[in-house]
Amino acid sequence: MPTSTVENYIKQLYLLGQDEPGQPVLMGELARTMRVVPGTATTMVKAMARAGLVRHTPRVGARLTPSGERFALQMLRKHRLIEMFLVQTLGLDWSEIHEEAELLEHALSDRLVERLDAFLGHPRVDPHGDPIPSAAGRMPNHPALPLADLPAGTNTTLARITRQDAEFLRFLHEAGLHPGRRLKLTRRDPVADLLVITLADGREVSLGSKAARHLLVEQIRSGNKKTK
Amino acid sequence: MPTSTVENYIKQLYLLGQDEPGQPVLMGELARTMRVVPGTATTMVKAMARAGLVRHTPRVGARLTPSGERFALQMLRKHRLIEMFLVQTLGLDWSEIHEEAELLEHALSDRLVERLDAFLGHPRVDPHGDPIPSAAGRMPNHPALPLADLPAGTNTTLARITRQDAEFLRFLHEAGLHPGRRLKLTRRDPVADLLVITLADGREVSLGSKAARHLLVEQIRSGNKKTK
DNA sequence: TTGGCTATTTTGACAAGTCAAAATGAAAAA
DNA sequence: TTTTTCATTTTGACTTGTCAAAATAGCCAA
Repeated sequence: MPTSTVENYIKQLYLLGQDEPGQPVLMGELARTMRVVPGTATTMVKAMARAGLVRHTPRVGARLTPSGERFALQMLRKHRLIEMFLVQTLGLDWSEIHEEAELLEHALSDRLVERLDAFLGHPRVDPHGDPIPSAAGRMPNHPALPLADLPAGTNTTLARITRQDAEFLRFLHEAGLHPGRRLKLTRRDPVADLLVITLADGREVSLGSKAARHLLVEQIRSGNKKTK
Repeated sequence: MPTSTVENYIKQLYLLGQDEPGQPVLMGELARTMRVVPGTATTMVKAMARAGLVRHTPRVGARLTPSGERFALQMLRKHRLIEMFLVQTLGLDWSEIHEEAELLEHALSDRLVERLDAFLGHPRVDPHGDPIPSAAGRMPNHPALPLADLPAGTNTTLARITRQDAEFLRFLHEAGLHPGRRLKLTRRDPVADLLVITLADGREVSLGSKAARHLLVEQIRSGNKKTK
């Protein structure tokens, strides 16, 4: 069984691999997100390759093997169910649960995840809107679009936030932006690189497009066009 | 902050120290319960002494310092609240929760323990009947007597089980013996070293005195004597 | 007082993860 | 083609927790 350090590398490798599907993950990237020096990332990846969790092409990058991927999904399942528990059951603020879940996920046995899942009523997404992999190890696909790609005037529902850092989440929390929230993209200003959204209660929030890229909204309903 | 290995040593030192209050804990004992060779226990205790957690008298034994003791109580608080959660909330069998709690206790932040405590309704004892230290670090004292010390004919309530091993707990579970259970000590046979108890539903259970020493009962009510 | 027994401590070695700093390779620039 | 640059890999060292096995210290008995 992998140590909890290895578990973290696996998870990170999976997450980074999602950014550009098909592309190997660079050692530099991995080292940065794991907050270690590049040499350490190389060493760990080589060890993990020996254990059959990744395939490593020297000077190119690494990809999870199928067994590594199964493992990653199991970790993500634990992580996200724990986040759900922290928010729903213990009533923590959803912008400050990531670190706690990060610790707990390594201590949660397989038996306990399933109990927790049942207790929570088999949720499909976590408090950030991230999908929860199934016990069988499948990642559900809830199609969602970056807010940044929508035309001005669109009414939609915030579905998912794809950035976990506490600072960003605190900002969203204070702005009242959480998954499930109805909102309207009222204005886009390409020159100023600005998006303005309006909430149901009339509050306005302005965002740069880089930030807006991390807010995903539901695809289904389009704007308020009444034409066919 | 101590590593989780050190946390385990501290907790064990506290528990062993309770057995004979005042006496230093022997390295041999510590090594046995931590399942390491004696040399490892010595090494760890010396490191912990450097960190101010224990006082170590070479070739005699070790005692927790006040700060070590505070730490131990905090660990015990986490452990016991987690056990409570596993039984009460996730519905696990109380005879198989110890190992899970053993893992989780190191991953539960101070902030989360208090949330968990509130969620559980500030329980005073865990599922084994062990008292839960307060957030301030005080160990409540629920006086209880070993079943083994009672005279035959006593009616009483099972309050606490002071052995954590799964095998013993499974036996009790199957016999229907859990904290809160009313029972009567129907017979004592000193020659055969046997105690027989009868449950409210008529079930009978026989125990050796060594096992009965780990069953504590409430002190208050004495037998069925009607005399003054 | 001298052995001898037994628990404890020391010593040397090892695995996991990490860093600092030097070596290397591949691609871009000259 | 030769340099230069920059990411990656190697190397050597360090920390934590562990074991095996040798050294040591008390204490009890002869």
